[in-house]
Amino acid sequence: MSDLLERLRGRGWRMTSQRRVVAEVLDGEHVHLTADEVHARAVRLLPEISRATVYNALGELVLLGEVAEVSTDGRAKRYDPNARHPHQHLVCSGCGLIRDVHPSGDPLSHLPPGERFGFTLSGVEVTYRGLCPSCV
Amino acid sequence: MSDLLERLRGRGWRMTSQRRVVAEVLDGEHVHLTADEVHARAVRLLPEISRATVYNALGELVLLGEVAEVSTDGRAKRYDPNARHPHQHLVCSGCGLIRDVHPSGDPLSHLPPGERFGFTLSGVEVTYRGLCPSCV
DNA sequence: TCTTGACTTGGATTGCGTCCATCGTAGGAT
DNA sequence: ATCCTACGATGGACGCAATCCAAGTCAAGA
Repeated sequence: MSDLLERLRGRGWRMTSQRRVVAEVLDGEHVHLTADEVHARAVRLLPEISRATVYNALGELVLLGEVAEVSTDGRAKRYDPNARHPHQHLVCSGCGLIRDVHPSGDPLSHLPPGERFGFTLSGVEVTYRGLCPSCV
Repeated sequence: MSDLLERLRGRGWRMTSQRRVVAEVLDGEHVHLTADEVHARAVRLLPEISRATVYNALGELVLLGEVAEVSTDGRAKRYDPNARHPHQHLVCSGCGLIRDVHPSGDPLSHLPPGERFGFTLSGVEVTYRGLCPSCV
């Protein structure tokens, strides 16, 4: 377990048993869970936790920058606990498998000044698509 | 008006009055409409057209490669009639404005071999985020 | 220990999209 | 020009993901 809980406490996040289990579910994981999957795992640790609470906690973790929202398939959003380490995603068009990847260079730098239209850039999301080895 | 209707006919797309108005709505536009917005505009040209038909036609245009699906906000998908010209998107975090942009170089080439995990890459989507001039 | 404002609950509600049985029609065949 | 029939359109029901809300509960500072 990392120091996610410590960081949250230190930032004044009011700690409840529900928020603790949501954070714990995400902390150990290196996968990309949907809100329902997070809820299912949280229920194992705290049977009475509600869906709404899981949504609330996830939304706050996103605002705090501890978790990233990933929507790669137009269906349920997924939650990526690796938000503190910048990365992009590689998604299998066959089975939906998601891998964290690290492109070379800074993706932001590839948008020429003439293509910025006066915007103040704050970030960039890159989704590579393809077929994983199992899907040929 | 471009030759979208001609291309569709040439590819054996059965032409109905409903499909024609959906194609016409998209053809003149350089914006990124939701399915509901496409339906609203189609209704002006053909009052009795149904939402299901608009969804069907949009789905087929996507499969034909004439229109691209864009989901930049986790809400309704948007339909981009500029699919035949490769491009990426720049999205304003304030007002949701979407602009087509053209990064330098091929985004696919920025994923090193060691980060491809045996995938056969087929494409990449890049979404730049920032604030447009109106949103400061 | 007390107090209070923040958090949780779960059922209702919304938003977006899909499904399906039935009706209508485009376009080839005659 | 007319007929056929397979493909498309219809719209209401349905499903999933997510949010809302009013009432109950509780963490943490005083």
